[in-house]
Amino acid sequence: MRRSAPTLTDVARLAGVSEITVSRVVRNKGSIAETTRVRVQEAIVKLGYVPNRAAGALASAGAPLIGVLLPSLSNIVFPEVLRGIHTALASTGYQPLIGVTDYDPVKEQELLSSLLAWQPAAIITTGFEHTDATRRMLADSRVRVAELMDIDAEPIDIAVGLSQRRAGFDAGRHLIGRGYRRFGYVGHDWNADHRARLRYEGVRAALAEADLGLTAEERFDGPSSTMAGRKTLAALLSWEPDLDVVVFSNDDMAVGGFFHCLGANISVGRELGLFGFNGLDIGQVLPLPLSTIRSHRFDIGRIAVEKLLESSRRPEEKLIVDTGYEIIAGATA
Amino acid sequence: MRRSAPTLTDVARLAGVSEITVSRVVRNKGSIAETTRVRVQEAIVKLGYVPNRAAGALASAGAPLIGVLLPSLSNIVFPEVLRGIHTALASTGYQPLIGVTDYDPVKEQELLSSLLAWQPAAIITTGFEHTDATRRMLADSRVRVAELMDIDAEPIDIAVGLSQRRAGFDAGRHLIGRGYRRFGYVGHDWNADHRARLRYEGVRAALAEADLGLTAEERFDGPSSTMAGRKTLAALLSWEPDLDVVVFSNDDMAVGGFFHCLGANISVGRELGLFGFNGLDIGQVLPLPLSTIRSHRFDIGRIAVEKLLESSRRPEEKLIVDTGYEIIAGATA
DNA sequence: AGAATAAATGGTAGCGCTGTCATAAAGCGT
DNA sequence: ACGCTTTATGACAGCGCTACCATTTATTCT
Repeated sequence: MRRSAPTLTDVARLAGVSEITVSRVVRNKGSIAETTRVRVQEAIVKLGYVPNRAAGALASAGAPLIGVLLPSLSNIVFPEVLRGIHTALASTGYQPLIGVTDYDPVKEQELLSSLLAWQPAAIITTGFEHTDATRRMLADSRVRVAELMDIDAEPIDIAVGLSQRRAGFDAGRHLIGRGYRRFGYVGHDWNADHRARLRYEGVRAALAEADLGLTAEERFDGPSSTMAGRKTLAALLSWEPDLDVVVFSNDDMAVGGFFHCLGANISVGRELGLFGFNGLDIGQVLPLPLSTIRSHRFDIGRIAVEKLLESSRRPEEKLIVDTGYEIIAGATA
Repeated sequence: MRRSAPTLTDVARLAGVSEITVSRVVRNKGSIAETTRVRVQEAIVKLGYVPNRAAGALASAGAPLIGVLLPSLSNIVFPEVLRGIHTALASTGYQPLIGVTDYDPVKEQELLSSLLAWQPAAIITTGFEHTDATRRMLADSRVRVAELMDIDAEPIDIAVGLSQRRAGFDAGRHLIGRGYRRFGYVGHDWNADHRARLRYEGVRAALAEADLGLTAEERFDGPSSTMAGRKTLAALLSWEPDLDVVVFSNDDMAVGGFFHCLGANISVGRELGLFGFNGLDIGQVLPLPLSTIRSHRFDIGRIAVEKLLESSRRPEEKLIVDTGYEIIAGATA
């Protein structure tokens, strides 16, 4: 039971070299003779030395951390983005420092401020909706910044995602092409989820282009969930039973709609089409695979990290990476 | 565009006090006259001062961080635990530093070592399966440690969760009580998911007690998923169609099984019982709510944090918090 | 060979903050 | 009014590391 953890100095003494040499070996930086490296590494193992990152961060004015701000962990989409981030980070020595904003820009701002206090190498956040103070902090600090999921606005530094609006538009077109005319929409609280709103607007635009409109729509006042989708579709159909197809704000909602139809004996696909968004596994395992749009959440996280770490300084040009999407024809619409 | 971020010294100068006074105001520690506090706070706002946590961590030999090691983010259970952790942490000034182990004790060990390099206040990890080196590191460092999900072994410091084995046992008893006799089991790779194995053993113990056994069982070679559940149940039934009830390793798998039955026109609940584990939302939104066991994932995360932060030093007594579970009768078994 | 370059190592000065100890001022009971 | 406690503030060292420069020795080139 030693009195305190060994430091660089201890290792240096044991290996008979200077502290800075040990530091170089640990960080694998600068040129070191092979024999020295081995000797130092042995000393490190012998002492069980673990570098103190706080000291390193202080001395070098920067920590091997990536701040990650996610709106929610309840929506499976964001854990998947996080998984992509993690995967890309795994081999780099950087670690993610997570904050959850609950879709609240003010919370985002507070979390950002406490993330920046660590002097991270980069910040990953979601969407383009930030407070002025958030924008200012991000501008003042020189960290790299990635804004994920949407690409329909000018990013601060990097944007990685897909055009939410265009995805909605293409969904609308696709369904019109399949012969649907009487459209319903089932959504959730879009003050929180701005991207769901963009997709909605895309759908409407496609309908307008074909001289159509939404026959009926209903929005659940709360976050999206399977239960919300189920209940809200039931409500929508109760006052407007005569619909061809219902577009949902996402797959969770659509799967709930599917369950409603099962219970209410509505033949999905023949009587009523259902269309989601995201391409979640759960939708594709239903007895009828859900018609939806696949977004590449995992890749969004992964690519964001890769791009961020390419350079430690913001390039002149803002970068927008379109990860695209595909319509999954499925069997429900 | 100032040359560098303002420091304590800048704030102190502007407010006309010493650095330590500013530090005290920032940390809300020690006694400060109200007028001074206000003056300092004004200076902080004026300069947009953000404390440098690396410096703080170095000076005080400890960071306001909680290291969190999760086996996976793909399994919705762990994002929910993380949500609980986050919720409890929200008001405390601590932040979670996340690592994902992919159910690999060696990866856990590596991640632990890089988490400890930050001198976090506590470490949260999962289960009791650790490498010797992991145990040693945890023992040598004096951080608080919580091991989540299971409570059937001696924890290093704190364990929060439920008896996985007992949950399996009770599930078995419950089903026997409902009159089932010909049991099937559908599982996934339990080298990775040790807890699924414990539940399985619990079920077998209950069956043995009633002089019963598993009529058939099949394990999917990979992580649990809805698709795996669907396929594996199909496989199981193809060579042993004559079962009363199938116990699944968890709800994901069971929901997949439910979908198989829908497609194969098997009347769930009458012809064949299905039983899961976890009590996920998705199971409860099915046309027939899934019979399963509710685990309190969110609470496990939340309580772990609350207990960890009660004291910064490990108490004499190891603490085991049983968050319990409830059988959800449901309609599928 | 001599000059120029590269490789290998070290000395030193902080990075920005907090712990520790010291001190001054204010309240307080008798 | 006197000692005694409480409240409010400051001086200063140092946490463990890395950036920056300097130095020494080996290598290469003309």
